[in-house]
Amino acid sequence: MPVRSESSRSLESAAMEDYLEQIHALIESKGYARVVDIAANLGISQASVTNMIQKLDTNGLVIYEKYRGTVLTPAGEKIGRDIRKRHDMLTKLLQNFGLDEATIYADVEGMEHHISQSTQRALEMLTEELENNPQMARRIRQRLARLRLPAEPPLNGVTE
Amino acid sequence: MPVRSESSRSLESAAMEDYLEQIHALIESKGYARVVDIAANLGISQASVTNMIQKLDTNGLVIYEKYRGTVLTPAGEKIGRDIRKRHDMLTKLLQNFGLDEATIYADVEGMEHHISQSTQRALEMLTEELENNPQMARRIRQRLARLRLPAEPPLNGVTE
DNA sequence: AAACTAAATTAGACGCGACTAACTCTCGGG
DNA sequence: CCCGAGAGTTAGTCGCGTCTAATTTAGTTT
Repeated sequence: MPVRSESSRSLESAAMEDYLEQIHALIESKGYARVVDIAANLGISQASVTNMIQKLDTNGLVIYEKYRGTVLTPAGEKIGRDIRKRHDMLTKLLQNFGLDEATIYADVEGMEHHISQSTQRALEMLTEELENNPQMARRIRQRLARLRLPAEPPLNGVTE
Repeated sequence: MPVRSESSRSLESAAMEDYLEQIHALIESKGYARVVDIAANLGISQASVTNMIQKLDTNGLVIYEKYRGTVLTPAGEKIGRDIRKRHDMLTKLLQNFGLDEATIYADVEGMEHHISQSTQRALEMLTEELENNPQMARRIRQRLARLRLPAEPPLNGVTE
């Protein structure tokens, strides 16, 4: 589907963004990003990682030297950092609602590639406002809890 | 990337969901879904539509008869309806922040395939609470507006 | 009823991002 | 110093979702 507007950083696919996010995280935590670690963290084969790294190099997002390490260019680093920021922002937002961590993680993973700058800023502020208004988040959590209870067994019987 | 949890209705790709959403919308508004209309609305070629419809038939989501129309099965209709619901929910949520319509549309289009049931419910309630609390949305809009103004020219000069 | 036109379909191709299998390189221990 | 294990790479394939070009069908129009 084409369309897009301001939302379009489009030259980078969701897959490329995932790699850059991961490489960025590894460099931050370990000081370097090895193929084997990227592969493990992303749950894919090493061959796929090498492939993509070569493509990222072609696109000027990393600097790649065969059998040597991989380094982010400023452009690549910006993308990695931005995606991480979106990731953290969405996670924080969703954590207000008492959802289970696996669900939050999966949804964030899916959504983080599809959020424009403007929407990101809006949701950041929403998250802040929500934190200044704990009773709103509380009410939502309660309403959600109530939503699931109807399926529970009526509390009167032998639980064994 | 694997993972997924409750978020996984995974047997249907994002593309398939887009088609089902579109077919559902066309059937609702016109009573039938023609290949040429689906193609136009999705911005892709008719050949691609025929292809995908055959695949959707194989997967039991539509009933396809060559050169005749296409009809949703109950399973397909459910998916189409659900996606539409997520679409509308996300749109409503984002409309609170004064973003421009094209941005909202693009972001929603991207996000709607990546939201679990639980997250959807949570965001629905958030949207409701936001509507009961217009001053919160107002404050966010104002803060966003303020965020952009710093780039404006200082209001003292010749505007021509 | 024949012809024309618009819709639908088929055939064949492509790019992306993943895979496996086979190889090549690097580097630390002996 | 060399050599083996583990890291990295290459080659070749696959499925998905798209495309264009060519073909077939259906539904007017006359």
